[in-house]
Amino acid sequence: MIREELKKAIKEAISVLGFEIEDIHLEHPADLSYGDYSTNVAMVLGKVNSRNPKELAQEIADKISENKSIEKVEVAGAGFINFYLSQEFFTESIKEILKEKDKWGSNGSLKKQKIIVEYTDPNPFKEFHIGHLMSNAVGESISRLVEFSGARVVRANYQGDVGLHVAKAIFGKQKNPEMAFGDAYAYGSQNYEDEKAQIKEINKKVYEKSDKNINEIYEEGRKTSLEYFEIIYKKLGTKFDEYFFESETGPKGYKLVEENIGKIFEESDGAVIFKGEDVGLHTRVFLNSEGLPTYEAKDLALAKIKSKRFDYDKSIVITGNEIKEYYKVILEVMKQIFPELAEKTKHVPHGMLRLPSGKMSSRTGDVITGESLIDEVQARVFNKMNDLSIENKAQISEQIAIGAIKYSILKQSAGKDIIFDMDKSLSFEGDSGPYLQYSHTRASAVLEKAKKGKIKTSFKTNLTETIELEKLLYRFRDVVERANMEYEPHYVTTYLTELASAFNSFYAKEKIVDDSNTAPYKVALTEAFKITMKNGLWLLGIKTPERM
RNA sequence: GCCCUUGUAGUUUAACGGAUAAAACAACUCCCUUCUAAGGAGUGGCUCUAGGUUCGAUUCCUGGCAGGGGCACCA
Repeated sequence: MIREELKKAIKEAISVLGFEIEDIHLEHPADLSYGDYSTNVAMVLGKVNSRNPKELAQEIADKISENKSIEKVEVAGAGFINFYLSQEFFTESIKEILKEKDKWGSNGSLKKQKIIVEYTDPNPFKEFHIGHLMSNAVGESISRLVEFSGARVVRANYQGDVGLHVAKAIFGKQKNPEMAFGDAYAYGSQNYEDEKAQIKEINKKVYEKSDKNINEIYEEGRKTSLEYFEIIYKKLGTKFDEYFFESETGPKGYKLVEENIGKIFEESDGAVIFKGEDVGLHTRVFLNSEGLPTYEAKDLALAKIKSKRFDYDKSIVITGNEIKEYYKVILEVMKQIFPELAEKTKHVPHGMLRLPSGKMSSRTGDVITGESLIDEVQARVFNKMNDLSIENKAQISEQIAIGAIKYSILKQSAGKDIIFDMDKSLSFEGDSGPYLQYSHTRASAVLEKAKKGKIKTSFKTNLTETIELEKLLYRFRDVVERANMEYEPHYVTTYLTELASAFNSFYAKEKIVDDSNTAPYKVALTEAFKITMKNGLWLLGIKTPERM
């Protein structure tokens, strides 16, 4: 790999000069005119050894011999050493991309590891809202990044099929049998203060399964919700391997807490709590005063159940960041009860999807459901497609709609909130999912034409200069690795947008398929672009239609 | 009140302590007889504030201001 090669060369040059450095920082300069890779080692070394960084940089650069991959090494700015890669290197990369195809960009950094990723986590009886869409987009992409890095992934979905929200929904349904469960939940929530006793009674009966009427409503609601969720997962392109339910984690959690009363938990006001304040965290209730396990107890049990079933090397849990402080408490308790699991657990919080009017709340019924958003966007896409004679319009418009939505979620760093505005947040132009999909279909059309014209690909360039597209393609591997390590899909999004822009410039400037002698190489470039874009979009969970 | 988090063009966002802070949208100009104009080329415009650390700070630290989240029986 070129990155390692360069690091090695730098290290050698430094050691010839009698210096040593632990970590060699190597980056892609923001501006291509500064070369393909750049290092700041001379500035770091210059400081420690009180040497002029520019002079030192020059000395190091002189010791690095040029080879077939490195065209030239230059010193610039305050003491940067910039590496310019050779045309031969770029051409070799194109060749490699065409050879690796679907595997291009993957790496083995997580080889042989088993990793369980939990995400989406909607609750039966409640709406699947756009917040779940966000969790799904982030979680699916992280799953794919991890998978592309060689791990075996278990996609998990954890759902609250018992608990107070269920009782609220059942209460609402009892009062208003004609209501849908989402509305019944909102009704129950709004009347919770006045009907507390009754709703709590229902909650208890759900746990005990002691009331026939309640059981019936419960079973119907659970089934309806879960079936409905499956339709959405299918649209979104997620296939879960495992489902966990609170009805399962509840009893187990209860036991876990009970066993540790006096050791980790203590009783207080009739409830069983963990005193987080002692370690700078919030104090939280694990068993409420009615003796029922709260979400905290259930989450604790969930970790145990997951590990029993899968014996994972790592467990990634993706949730909204409103749960951040809460999860620190869970991790602290885990550390005390099963330290080895706490060690393997990684919480990845993502930002909240908020409306310009404020926070969305399913308690008040002020939500945009995932389905209505997808439908709305799809309708707009469909409209735009009107004059084109394309088959499978329904299917393609869905793929584009999902692409637009996922892109708008994955384009920024995962922790940040999105203020969601239908008109502003979802664009089909510029910086958008459809932009990437569109550039991919363009490449497809070109390749189709090349095939008809019987133009063979060639790795001999006749272009007069190295173009931006060539300089960007090989970087995909670096990007994937970084996105995977930091659990940040947005690196992929940003990169793909840059790549698509380079391809579109190329496309506008050059006629790719003609009978000139440059055509075969340009076709190879186009194919390399198509492969990279396709693999990259796959990592984002975005489909790539051949026509649009 | 305490804890966490965010503050970058008019707007939505990038920038792994480095170079002239980068894109998109919006505004204004151009470009379809061409492989898909959901495209391309161009113009103007930005680091909340006061200090500190550093050769170098949008990035790290401290204070202020402004948003958001969390803080005992919801999930």
